[in-house]
Amino acid sequence: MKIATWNINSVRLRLDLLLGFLKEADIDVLCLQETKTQDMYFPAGELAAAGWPHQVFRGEKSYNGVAIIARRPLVKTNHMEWTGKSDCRHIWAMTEDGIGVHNFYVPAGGDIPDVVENPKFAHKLQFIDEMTSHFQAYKPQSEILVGDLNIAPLANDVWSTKQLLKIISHTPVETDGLKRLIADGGWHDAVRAYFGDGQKIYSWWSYRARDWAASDRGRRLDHIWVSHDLADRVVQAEIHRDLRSADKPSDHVPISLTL
DNA sequence: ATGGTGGGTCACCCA
Repeated sequence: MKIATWNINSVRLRLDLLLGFLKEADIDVLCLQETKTQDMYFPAGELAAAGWPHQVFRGEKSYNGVAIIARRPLVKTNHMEWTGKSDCRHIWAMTEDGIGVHNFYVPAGGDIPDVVENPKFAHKLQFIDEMTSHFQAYKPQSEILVGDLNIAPLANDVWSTKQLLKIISHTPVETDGLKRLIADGGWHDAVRAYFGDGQKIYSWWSYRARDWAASDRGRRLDHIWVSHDLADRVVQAEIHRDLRSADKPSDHVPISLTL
Protein backbone atom coordinates (compact mmCIF):
# COMPACT_ATOMS: atom_id res chain seq x y z
CA MET A 1 0.00 0.00 0.00
CA LYS A 2 1.28 3.43 -0.95
CA ILE A 3 -0.19 6.21 1.19
CA ALA A 4 0.36 9.93 0.66
CA THR A 5 -0.55 13.17 2.40
CA TRP A 6 -0.82 16.59 0.80
CA ASN A 7 -1.97 20.02 1.91
CA ILE A 8 -3.37 20.93 -1.48
CA ASN A 9 -4.58 24.47 -0.62
CA SER A 10 -7.85 24.23 -2.61
CA VAL A 11 -8.77 20.89 -4.14
CA ARG A 12 -10.93 22.53 -6.80
CA LEU A 13 -8.23 24.86 -8.08
CA ARG A 14 -5.67 22.04 -8.30
CA LEU A 15 -7.80 19.09 -9.46
CA ASP A 16 -5.71 18.48 -12.61
CA LEU A 17 -2.47 18.58 -10.60
CA LEU A 18 -4.04 16.17 -8.11
CA LEU A 19 -5.11 13.68 -10.80
CA GLY A 20 -1.67 13.82 -12.37
CA PHE A 21 0.00 13.13 -9.04
CA LEU A 22 -2.27 10.19 -8.18
CA LYS A 23 -1.49 8.49 -11.50
CA GLU A 24 2.18 9.38 -11.71
CA ALA A 25 3.00 8.35 -8.14
CA ASP A 26 0.64 5.36 -8.23
CA ILE A 27 -1.09 6.25 -4.96
CA ASP A 28 -3.47 3.87 -3.19
CA VAL A 29 -4.63 6.13 -0.37
CA LEU A 30 -4.32 9.92 -0.42
CA CYS A 31 -5.08 12.21 2.51
CA LEU A 32 -5.75 15.85 1.69
CA GLN A 33 -5.83 18.95 3.87
CA GLU A 34 -7.05 22.46 3.15
CA THR A 35 -9.50 21.27 0.54
CA LYS A 36 -11.32 24.58 1.17
CA THR A 37 -14.67 23.47 -0.14
CA GLN A 38 -18.01 22.33 1.15
CA ASP A 39 -18.86 18.66 0.61
CA MET A 40 -21.39 19.44 -2.14
CA TYR A 41 -18.59 20.91 -4.27
CA PHE A 42 -15.92 18.25 -3.56
CA PRO A 43 -14.79 16.81 -6.95
CA ALA A 44 -15.95 13.29 -6.05
CA GLY A 45 -17.10 12.32 -9.54
CA GLU A 46 -13.84 13.29 -11.25
CA LEU A 47 -11.75 11.41 -8.67
CA ALA A 48 -14.00 8.34 -8.90
CA ALA A 49 -13.80 8.33 -12.70
CA ALA A 50 -10.00 8.50 -12.49
CA GLY A 51 -9.85 5.38 -10.31
CA TRP A 52 -10.22 6.58 -6.72
CA PRO A 53 -13.93 5.95 -6.04
CA HIS A 54 -13.68 5.35 -2.28
CA GLN A 55 -13.79 8.68 -0.53
CA VAL A 56 -14.57 10.34 2.75
CA PHE A 57 -14.43 14.10 3.14
CA ARG A 58 -15.39 16.87 5.52
CA GLY A 59 -15.26 20.38 4.17
CA GLU A 60 -16.42 23.86 5.03
CA LYS A 61 -16.66 27.13 3.16
CA SER A 62 -13.29 28.86 2.55
CA TYR A 63 -11.26 27.23 5.33
CA ASN A 64 -9.77 23.90 6.41
CA GLY A 65 -11.28 20.70 5.02
CA VAL A 66 -9.89 17.14 4.99
CA ALA A 67 -10.43 14.13 2.73
CA ILE A 68 -9.27 10.54 2.28
CA ILE A 69 -9.54 9.05 -1.20
CA ALA A 70 -8.69 5.45 -2.05
CA ARG A 71 -8.58 2.90 -4.84
CA ARG A 72 -9.86 0.13 -2.58
CA PRO A 73 -12.82 0.28 -0.19
CA LEU A 74 -12.79 2.27 3.03
CA VAL A 75 -14.78 0.02 5.33
CA LYS A 76 -15.33 2.30 8.31
CA THR A 77 -15.12 6.05 8.81
CA ASN A 78 -15.27 8.47 11.70
CA HIS A 79 -14.15 11.88 12.81
CA MET A 80 -13.53 13.67 16.08
CA GLU A 81 -13.95 17.25 17.16
CA TRP A 82 -10.91 18.85 18.77
CA THR A 83 -10.66 21.83 21.14
CA GLY A 84 -14.45 22.01 21.22
CA LYS A 85 -14.72 23.19 17.62
CA SER A 86 -16.55 21.65 14.69
CA ASP A 87 -14.02 22.89 12.11
CA CYS A 88 -12.94 20.26 9.60
CA ARG A 89 -9.47 19.29 10.79
CA HIS A 90 -9.71 15.52 11.28
CA ILE A 91 -11.11 12.47 9.54
CA TRP A 92 -10.44 8.77 10.02
CA ALA A 93 -11.08 5.73 7.85
CA MET A 94 -10.18 2.04 7.86
CA THR A 95 -8.97 0.20 4.78
CA GLU A 96 -10.22 -3.28 3.95
CA ASP A 97 -6.86 -4.61 5.24
CA GLY A 98 -7.82 -3.31 8.68
CA ILE A 99 -5.43 -0.34 8.71
CA GLY A 100 -6.82 2.78 10.33
CA VAL A 101 -5.83 6.12 8.79
CA HIS A 102 -5.98 9.35 10.80
CA ASN A 103 -5.79 12.50 8.70
CA PHE A 104 -5.14 15.75 10.61
CA TYR A 105 -4.90 19.42 9.76
CA VAL A 106 -3.44 21.04 12.88
CA PRO A 107 -4.03 24.81 13.26
CA ALA A 108 -1.17 26.90 11.86
CA GLY A 109 -1.14 29.10 14.96
CA GLY A 110 -0.79 32.65 13.61
CA ASP A 111 2.36 34.77 13.84
CA ILE A 112 3.02 35.66 17.50
CA PRO A 113 4.32 32.75 19.63
CA ASP A 114 2.52 33.83 22.80
CA VAL A 115 -0.62 32.14 24.10
CA VAL A 116 -1.85 35.31 25.85
CA GLU A 117 -1.39 37.68 22.93
CA ASN A 118 -2.35 35.19 20.26
CA PRO A 119 -5.40 32.93 20.67
CA LYS A 120 -4.48 31.03 17.48
CA PHE A 121 -1.26 29.87 19.10
CA ALA A 122 -3.17 28.79 22.22
CA HIS A 123 -5.56 26.86 19.97
CA LYS A 124 -2.68 25.08 18.26
CA LEU A 125 -1.03 24.03 21.53
CA GLN A 126 -4.35 22.85 22.94
CA PHE A 127 -4.94 20.82 19.78
CA ILE A 128 -1.58 19.04 20.17
CA ASP A 129 -2.27 18.44 23.88
CA GLU A 130 -5.63 16.85 23.08
CA MET A 131 -4.06 14.63 20.42
CA THR A 132 -1.44 13.53 22.97
CA SER A 133 -4.04 12.67 25.62
CA HIS A 134 -6.16 10.84 23.07
CA PHE A 135 -3.41 8.61 21.71
CA GLN A 136 -1.94 7.99 25.17
CA ALA A 137 -5.31 6.55 26.14
CA TYR A 138 -5.87 4.59 22.90
CA LYS A 139 -2.48 3.16 22.04
CA PRO A 140 -2.52 2.92 18.25
CA GLN A 141 -2.29 -0.54 16.65
CA SER A 142 -2.41 -1.06 12.87
CA GLU A 143 -2.82 2.70 12.55
CA ILE A 144 -1.25 5.40 10.40
CA LEU A 145 -1.36 9.10 11.30
CA VAL A 146 -0.75 11.62 8.55
CA GLY A 147 -1.32 15.27 7.89
CA ASP A 148 -0.25 18.85 7.92
CA LEU A 149 0.75 19.12 11.57
CA ASN A 150 2.21 22.60 11.05
CA ILE A 151 5.23 21.78 13.24
CA ALA A 152 8.78 20.94 12.11
CA PRO A 153 10.09 19.11 15.19
CA LEU A 154 13.79 18.47 14.45
CA ALA A 155 16.78 20.60 13.52
CA ASN A 156 16.95 18.93 10.11
CA ASP A 157 13.26 19.64 9.53
CA VAL A 158 14.02 23.34 8.94
CA TRP A 159 16.57 25.32 6.92
CA SER A 160 17.85 27.07 10.06
CA THR A 161 16.96 26.05 13.63
CA LYS A 162 18.50 29.21 15.04
CA GLN A 163 16.60 31.57 12.76
CA LEU A 164 13.28 29.80 13.32
CA LEU A 165 13.40 29.39 17.11
CA LYS A 166 10.85 32.17 17.58
CA ILE A 167 8.92 31.42 14.41
CA ILE A 168 5.70 29.50 14.86
CA SER A 169 6.17 25.91 13.61
CA HIS A 170 9.60 25.55 15.23
CA THR A 171 9.35 27.13 18.71
CA PRO A 172 10.52 24.89 21.59
CA VAL A 173 7.02 24.55 23.06
CA GLU A 174 5.77 23.22 19.72
CA THR A 175 8.72 20.97 18.87
CA ASP A 176 8.72 19.52 22.43
CA GLY A 177 4.97 19.00 22.19
CA LEU A 178 5.18 17.17 18.88
CA LYS A 179 8.03 14.95 20.07
CA ARG A 180 5.97 14.09 23.14
CA LEU A 181 2.96 13.28 20.94
CA ILE A 182 5.12 10.89 18.93
CA ALA A 183 6.73 9.23 21.98
CA ASP A 184 3.81 9.11 24.41
CA GLY A 185 1.16 8.67 21.70
CA GLY A 186 2.71 5.43 20.48
CA TRP A 187 3.91 6.60 17.06
CA HIS A 188 6.93 6.02 14.85
CA ASP A 189 8.05 8.93 12.63
CA ALA A 190 8.30 6.74 9.55
CA VAL A 191 9.47 9.35 7.03
CA ARG A 192 12.26 10.68 9.24
CA ALA A 193 13.31 7.14 10.15
CA TYR A 194 13.48 6.20 6.47
CA PHE A 195 15.74 9.12 5.51
CA GLY A 196 17.78 9.12 8.74
CA ASP A 197 18.47 12.04 11.08
CA GLY A 198 21.36 13.49 9.13
CA GLN A 199 19.65 15.07 6.15
CA LYS A 200 17.33 18.03 5.70
CA ILE A 201 13.79 17.09 4.69
CA TYR A 202 11.18 19.69 3.76
CA SER A 203 7.58 19.46 2.61
CA TRP A 204 6.70 23.18 2.51
CA TRP A 205 8.26 26.27 0.99
CA SER A 206 6.71 29.73 1.39
CA TYR A 207 4.94 31.39 -1.53
CA ARG A 208 6.71 34.60 -0.52
CA ALA A 209 10.23 33.59 -1.51
CA ARG A 210 11.58 35.22 -4.65
CA ASP A 211 13.03 31.89 -5.72
CA TRP A 212 11.88 29.07 -3.43
CA ALA A 213 14.20 26.45 -4.98
CA ALA A 214 17.34 28.60 -4.95
CA SER A 215 16.93 29.79 -1.35
CA ASP A 216 15.49 26.40 -0.29
CA ARG A 217 14.19 27.78 3.00
CA GLY A 218 11.81 24.90 3.61
CA ARG A 219 10.24 23.20 6.59
CA ARG A 220 8.93 19.65 7.19
CA LEU A 221 5.38 20.45 8.31
CA ASP A 222 3.74 17.35 6.82
CA HIS A 223 4.13 13.96 8.44
CA ILE A 224 3.42 10.25 8.09
CA TRP A 225 3.64 8.26 11.29
CA VAL A 226 2.84 4.59 11.84
CA SER A 227 2.04 2.62 14.97
CA HIS A 228 5.01 0.56 16.23
CA ASP A 229 3.57 -2.73 14.96
CA LEU A 230 3.77 -1.36 11.38
CA ALA A 231 7.26 0.12 11.65
CA ASP A 232 9.09 -2.83 10.11
CA ARG A 233 6.71 -2.92 7.13
CA VAL A 234 7.97 0.38 5.71
CA VAL A 235 9.51 -0.12 2.27
CA GLN A 236 9.99 3.41 0.97
CA ALA A 237 9.30 7.09 1.67
CA GLU A 238 9.25 9.90 -0.89
CA ILE A 239 9.11 13.69 -0.85
CA HIS A 240 7.43 14.76 -4.09
CA ARG A 241 9.42 17.96 -4.36
CA ASP A 242 8.86 18.32 -8.12
CA LEU A 243 5.22 19.29 -7.43
CA ARG A 244 6.43 22.57 -5.93
CA SER A 245 7.61 23.56 -9.43
CA ALA A 246 4.22 22.94 -11.01
CA ASP A 247 2.17 25.66 -12.62
CA LYS A 248 0.02 27.12 -9.82
CA PRO A 249 1.58 24.93 -7.09
CA SER A 250 0.46 24.40 -3.53
CA ASP A 251 3.01 25.69 -1.04
CA HIS A 252 3.13 22.10 0.34
CA VAL A 253 4.25 19.05 -1.65
CA PRO A 254 2.91 15.52 -1.19
CA ILE A 255 4.92 13.05 0.85
CA SER A 256 4.30 9.32 0.56
CA LEU A 257 5.08 6.06 2.32
CA THR A 258 5.00 2.55 0.88
CA LEU A 259 4.17 -0.32 3.23
C1' DA B 1 12.79 45.06 11.10
C1' DT B 2 10.03 44.68 7.26
C1' DG B 3 7.28 42.86 3.61
C1' DG B 4 7.04 39.59 0.62
C1' DT B 5 2.58 35.71 -2.30
C1' DG B 6 -1.45 32.88 -2.73
C1' DG B 7 -6.55 30.93 -2.05
C1' DG B 8 -11.48 31.86 -1.08
C1' DT B 9 -15.04 34.89 -1.19
C1' DC B 10 -16.69 39.24 -2.04
C1' DA B 11 -13.95 43.41 2.24
C1' DC B 12 -11.40 40.78 4.26
C1' DC B 13 -10.27 36.19 6.36
C1' DC B 14 -6.52 32.68 6.46
C1' DA B 15 -2.05 30.37 5.29
